[in-house]
Amino acid sequence: MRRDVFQAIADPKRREIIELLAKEPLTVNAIAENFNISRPAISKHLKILKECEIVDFKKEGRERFCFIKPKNLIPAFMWIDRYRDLWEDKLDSFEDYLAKLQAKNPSDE
Amino acid sequence: MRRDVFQAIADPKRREIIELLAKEPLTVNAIAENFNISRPAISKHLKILKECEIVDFKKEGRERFCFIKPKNLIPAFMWIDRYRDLWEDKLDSFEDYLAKLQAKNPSDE
DNA sequence: TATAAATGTAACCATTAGGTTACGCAAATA
DNA sequence: TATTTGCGTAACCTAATGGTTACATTTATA
Repeated sequence: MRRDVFQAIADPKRREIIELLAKEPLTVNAIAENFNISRPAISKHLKILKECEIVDFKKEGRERFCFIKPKNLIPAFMWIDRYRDLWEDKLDSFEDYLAKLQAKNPSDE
Repeated sequence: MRRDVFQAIADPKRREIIELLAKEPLTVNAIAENFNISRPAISKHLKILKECEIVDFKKEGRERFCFIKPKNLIPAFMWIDRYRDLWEDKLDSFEDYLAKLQAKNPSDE
């Protein structure tokens, strides 16, 4: 199974988890509260994120705090960023496009 | 099945296809020559990329030219870009990190 | 010490992914 | 006109995804 950043961010729930952890470290249950899927399902997503080295854990008593390792998102950023020139070439107005996109879809989801 | 940019770039072969098409439009066979999987497999990837609206086609005779629609990579870029601040906060030297990363892994793969 | 809380894991299921080979069909060519 | 070329698609396979429920384990608490 592929275990890289692109795999990590392929699933919308995993992206949401990343967004949550970008704000602050959270326990597994605290993460699960934000979703309507079972806690074991969250555990599975966390396991994949761990294998992709996007999150890591720190055990405190019976709790397990999850935190993000943001630098490991960089390869994905770098890959996509190579196409920035391409967009800028092809779009009449990149800025306008972004503005419209954000206006239409503020949460990017 | 999910059909969004993140799904499109989740597979390494599809990323390679995007890289090829970023340089120039290519026929299906021309794309397939770059891989060691069967042509139908390439067709499947192209179908997914089409559904994700990352590539489109233009038929010319019996050939089918594939071209990239780079602006549709923007949502992925925007999502990832939000974590740029996070990296910059957490890394001692962002520039050094990138330099090391590229030195270690020049093709980003 | 008995119990509740926080969590991982196993077993299971349906669907999708990613590949294959075999075949069909339209367009170009001999 | 017969054949090759450039594809798409169908049928099939195996493995991975993403979810579930049931249970085990460790740690805190009553």
